[in-house]
Amino acid sequence: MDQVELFKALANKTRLQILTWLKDPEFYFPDYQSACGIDDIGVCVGHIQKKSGLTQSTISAYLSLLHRVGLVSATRVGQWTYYKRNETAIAKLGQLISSTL
Amino acid sequence: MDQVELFKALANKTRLQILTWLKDPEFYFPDYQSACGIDDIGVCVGHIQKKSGLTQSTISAYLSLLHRVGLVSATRVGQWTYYKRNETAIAKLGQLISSTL
DNA sequence: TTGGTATATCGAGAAAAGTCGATATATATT
DNA sequence: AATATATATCGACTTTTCTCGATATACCAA
Repeated sequence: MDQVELFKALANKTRLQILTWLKDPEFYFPDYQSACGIDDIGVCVGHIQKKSGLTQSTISAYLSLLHRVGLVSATRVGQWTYYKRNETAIAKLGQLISSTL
Repeated sequence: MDQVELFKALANKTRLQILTWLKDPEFYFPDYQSACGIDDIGVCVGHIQKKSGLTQSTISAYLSLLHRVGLVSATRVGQWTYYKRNETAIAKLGQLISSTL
């Protein structure tokens, strides 16, 4: 876990919003539901993109970045990729900051 | 407290190091001591600059940034400015991340 | 296999951050 | 007042980040 890369990932308004939205998908994405019927698999790129107002390519890259640093997990199901918070990693980050910072 | 600005301030190797060094000045700056004789007032810009290897202007700006976002406090004594961790703010950040992130 | 939809990647331009040397300001000393 | 030291600010250049449109890839349906 590279602390600097983690903080860089968090140093962006949209990426922070995405992490907030993924905390409570049913609240933040009330109109959508997982196309594959599996619950708790996360939210697909398109829904996040529409809510963000940024372009598809930007959001795809942002999610890929959040995934690279381990803050979210990604699951491909058919043509959709579902992104979901990695609560373990996020909790560890909180501890990391509380203890080492 | 703007979260994004906070994370930006932390998204830099040197600034993270400075925060670490200020956690234990006697350990990280064994050769130096506060010129004004007051203990626990912090470490002056010059000492931090020498340890960092970067230029005076860069470190001055970094410390000013850390101060602006509230992570350190600054005390001017004569021609020196002493910077010191703001433990309250840092602890709050840990909580902020653990609770809202 | 052809076309449609979802996501990822590429290339580019604009904006921000990193970093420096030079200079300005503040303070202390003589 | 003149000089010396510590810190802050300025201007410039380089590198990184933000963001987009265009294109490529993956998958599905007919």
